Amino acid sequence: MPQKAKTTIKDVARRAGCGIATASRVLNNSGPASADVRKRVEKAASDLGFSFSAAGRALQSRRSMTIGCLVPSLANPVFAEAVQGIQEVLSGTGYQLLISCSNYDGAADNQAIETLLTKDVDGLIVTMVAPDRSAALRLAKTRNVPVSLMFHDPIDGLPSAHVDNFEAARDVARQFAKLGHKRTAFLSLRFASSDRSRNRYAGFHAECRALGLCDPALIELTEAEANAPEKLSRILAQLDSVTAIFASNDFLAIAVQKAARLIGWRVPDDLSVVGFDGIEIGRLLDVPLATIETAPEAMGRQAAATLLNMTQGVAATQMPPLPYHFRTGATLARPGPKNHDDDQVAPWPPSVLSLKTDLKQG
Amino acid sequence: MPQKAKTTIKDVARRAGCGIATASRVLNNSGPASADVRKRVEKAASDLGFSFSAAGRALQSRRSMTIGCLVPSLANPVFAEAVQGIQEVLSGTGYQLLISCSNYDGAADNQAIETLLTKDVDGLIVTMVAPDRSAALRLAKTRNVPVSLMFHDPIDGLPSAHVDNFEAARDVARQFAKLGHKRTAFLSLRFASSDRSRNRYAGFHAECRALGLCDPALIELTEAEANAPEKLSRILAQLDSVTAIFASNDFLAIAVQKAARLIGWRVPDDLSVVGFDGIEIGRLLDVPLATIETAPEAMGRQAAATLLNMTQGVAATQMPPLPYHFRTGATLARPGPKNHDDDQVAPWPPSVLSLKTDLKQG
DNA sequence: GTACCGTATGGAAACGTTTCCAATCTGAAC
DNA sequence: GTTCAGATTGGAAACGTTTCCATACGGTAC
Repeated sequence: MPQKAKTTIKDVARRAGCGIATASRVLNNSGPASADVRKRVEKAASDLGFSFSAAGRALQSRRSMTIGCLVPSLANPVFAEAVQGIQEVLSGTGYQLLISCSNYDGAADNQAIETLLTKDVDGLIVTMVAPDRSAALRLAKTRNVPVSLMFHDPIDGLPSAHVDNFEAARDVARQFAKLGHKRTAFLSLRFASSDRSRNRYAGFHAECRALGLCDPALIELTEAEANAPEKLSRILAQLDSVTAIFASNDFLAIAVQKAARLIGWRVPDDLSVVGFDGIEIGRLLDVPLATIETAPEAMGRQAAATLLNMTQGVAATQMPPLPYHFRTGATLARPGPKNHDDDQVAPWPPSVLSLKTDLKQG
Repeated sequence: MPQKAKTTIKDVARRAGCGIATASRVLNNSGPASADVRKRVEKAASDLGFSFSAAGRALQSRRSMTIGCLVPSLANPVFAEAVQGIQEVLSGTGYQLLISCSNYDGAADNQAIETLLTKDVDGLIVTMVAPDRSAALRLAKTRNVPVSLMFHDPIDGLPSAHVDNFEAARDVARQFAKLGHKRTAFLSLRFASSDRSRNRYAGFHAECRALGLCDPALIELTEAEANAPEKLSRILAQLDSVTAIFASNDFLAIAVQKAARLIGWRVPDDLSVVGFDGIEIGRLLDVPLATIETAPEAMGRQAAATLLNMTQGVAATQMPPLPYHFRTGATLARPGPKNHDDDQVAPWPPSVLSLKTDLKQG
């Protein structure tokens, strides 16, 4: 135990031979002080290796200088990058980032937000399962804690840094149509807990209809199916007449390719695949992935900037959706000869789940 | 401004008609209280929607219930997963995670740790450029803030959750040798700021020597080179006689494959490629990547568990290195015919940087 | 010399907890 | 009816800041 108790501003004041108030004023540059005492205080502080106690400050100022962030998972690079973007903006502002993951669990979401609120965060940046009916989010509002969303469509007066998933997905449908695809499918993980996926499907579905394509098959995969190429290929095999698949994220798109090849389908000749997100690695692949490129880091930056404004008392302002960009790639092409005779529309095999309703946002 | 000031325990006590001390005891279950008053306090608390102020508690208890974490970047999934692992262990313990990124910058590292210390964190989990000579880390020691490392070899009495990079890299050399490779290269990003890369190279180099292979060429890439396949292929082109490349991480390994194909080399026939880390996507690729599989999430879990022990006053204990596993893949094979006549060792082209010294740790 | 003003200064209150300790109360034992 | 142990209870101090306010001081203008 070589180290005594933490040195406080009281110690500094004593050593500098002045009052606590004066020491505080000097150290914070927050009031008058003679050059003489100023020097003494500064010396004392550095001699003692003084540094402020965050707890003392937080208590007195009623600000923790801490921002809470909730994302589904950091294992998903999209969210990891977004957090990175938040960091970028926060660094240098004096705010620190408190982070929490829910693993895509709606109950954990609310629990996590409550815990964050307990920690007296000065603001929240949130991506969660159901922000529109979150009790915890309402609690934040009650407590006057500003909230800024990421990835969601703006909801309930809460500003959100997002891309327009619906519109982006329509783009994909147009690309498929342009190349002559008729039969498509939408593959998703956790459809129920991701409004992003739902909006993408809704946009894709709407535009397929508008362009006269068949309604896309909606396939929701389990975690296990997505990660086991053999299982995935068994599912693909049932989609015999489909010539183009829109995967709700890039990982899935990559897995689909592998699964397709396992059952002897060539990509893109027998099956076109388009992903979503635009993760870096997609570009570096041997067969570059066609995808909707988004900028998660920019989303993080925007969410943080918006929140910072709110903490200053500025009213919440909703920025326009962030841009996305259709990046074409070698996984996308005209349907090959195998399917050319398939103009006649056959019913889906019964095992394929197909959602006809428009699921756009709620 | 519908909301008045935050409700405090004082309000609860008043409403319950008891003293503050009693209310505190009830709410914390930390002392005796009659069933009667207990009920009243609980009702008052719930009526008022009371929740403790973290600041008040932190000040009084001298514990912030907060753990600081510094990693180079969350954009690297290895670190993101490690943080995810930390979260897993921390969740439910009452500790929250304060996180910071340095972008692989040694100065930012120290700055970030100091900021974290300023926030009165109860412990630190750190991956940084130079933990062995970090002033900020020494400061943490002075302040009696426990520190646990991730990914580094244990240093200076600081426990670290890590894999043995040196040994793992020797495995790679053995695999290459077993298949008959003679000329190899080690590709790395940020060699100077990553002791992990240095240890991997050192182990690879040592084992190549021990097995009678040529000393591996050491190629340090810039960020730009690693992300632009054309640039990378220009570099590869200079490594004409090399038949096997060990990339210091999987992303690089994937980029190398693409670059190789750009100049007409087949993988693995003309060039074998092995990565490091074992990121999930490597398995799902069309051509599955050979790599050293590690468990970043387990590293995070171990680091967090160790730290938690330390905060309880238990002396720091160094766990054995975490296991790794050589995962073979379609990117690794015997050298093809093209290089079979290459038993005669020729000098490296002058443009290729080759490090002969053993760089193992420091 | 007095009245006055602006600048430095420090005492003390307040922020929301927890906890020590003394005071009160209960009922049982005498 | 007293006395005493044990169970409850609440006042107050302490944690480290910041900030309000009053005081003290130097000088300038009369």
